[in-house]
Amino acid sequence: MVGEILDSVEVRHPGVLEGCTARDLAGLVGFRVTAVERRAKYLLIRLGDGDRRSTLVVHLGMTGQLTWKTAAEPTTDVFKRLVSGYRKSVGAHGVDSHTHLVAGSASGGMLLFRDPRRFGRVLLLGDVADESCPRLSRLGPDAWGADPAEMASILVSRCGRRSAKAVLLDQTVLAGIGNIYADESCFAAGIRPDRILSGVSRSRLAVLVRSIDRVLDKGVRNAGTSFRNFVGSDGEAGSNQEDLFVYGRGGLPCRVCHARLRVATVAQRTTVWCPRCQT
DNA sequence: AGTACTACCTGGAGGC
DNA sequence: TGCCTCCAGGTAGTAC
Repeated sequence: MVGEILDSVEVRHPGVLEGCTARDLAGLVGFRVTAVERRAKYLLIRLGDGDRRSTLVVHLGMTGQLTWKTAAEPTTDVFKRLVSGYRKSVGAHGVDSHTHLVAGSASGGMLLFRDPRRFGRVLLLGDVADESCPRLSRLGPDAWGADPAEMASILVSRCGRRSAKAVLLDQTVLAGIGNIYADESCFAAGIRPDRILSGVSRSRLAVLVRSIDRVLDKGVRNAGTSFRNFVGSDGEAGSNQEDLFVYGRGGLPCRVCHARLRVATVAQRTTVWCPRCQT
C-alpha cells in the first residue's frame, strides 16, 4: 500500500480508536502512505510528506486483522481446511459487522481493520515523535533481531524475582513476545516457565536469548500462528501452528521426549511446558 | 517494584 | 437444536 493516496476513511466502530476521533481519521484523506513499519506488536503506517505528516498506529490485540486489498482483488470469505483441522482463509475477509475501519485509496485499494473481539486499538500520532506516545515509549527493545548481548544484559537487569514467563511477557523488558512465543521460547531454552529467572545461569540465559530469536524467526517465516482467526496482511492464514512444541498441546506427548505436557496458569496466562525437557 | 485482579469483547467448542 | 459454561495470540488500570 506504500504510495497509495487515501481518498476515504470510514470508522464503523469508534470504540477501537484511542486518543483520536473518527473526525481526526477522516482528516487523513489526501495523505499518501509513505511507509509501513513495525515496532514490537504495533504497526506504524506513515502518512503524508513535507509539513503534513501523520502516523496511524495499529495494535491487533487478540483477534485483530489488518488487510490490504488492491482494486483487482475481490474481498472473499472463502476458507480451506488444513490437514491439521484449522481453517485457512484465502484473501481478504469481506466487510462485515466486525470491520471497524475501512480506508479507501485513489487507485481503488482498501485497507481493512477487522477485529471480532475488539481488543485491538487504532491511534493517530499526528506530526509528533513516536516516543511521545506512551504505548510506544514504554516498550523495551524489539525481541526479534535485538543484539544478543544487549538482550542478555536486559534480562539480567530486569528479571527481578519474577518467573521466566512473566519477564518474557513484560513488554517493557523486551517487546513483541506474546503467550505463544513465550512458551515456545522457554521450551526451546529448556527452562520451566515458572522458574525464577534470577536463579538461571548466565550461560542458560544466553541459550534463552538465542531461543527467543529462533522461535520468533520461525514464526515469521511461517507467516504467523493461525489459531482461530489470525491472518496476515494478504488475508492468508499462517502455518506456524503446525510447528509448535508446547503451546496448545497440553496433555499431549512432548514432541522431543514423549513425556505428557503440563498445563498451568503462570503469570495469569495459560502456560504449557514439558516436565522432562524443561528444568 | 512486584503481584493479583478486573475490565474490555465476541465466537467457537464442548457438555447436556 | 438450544442453552449453558469455559476458553482464547493483549493491555491498561487499580488495589495491595
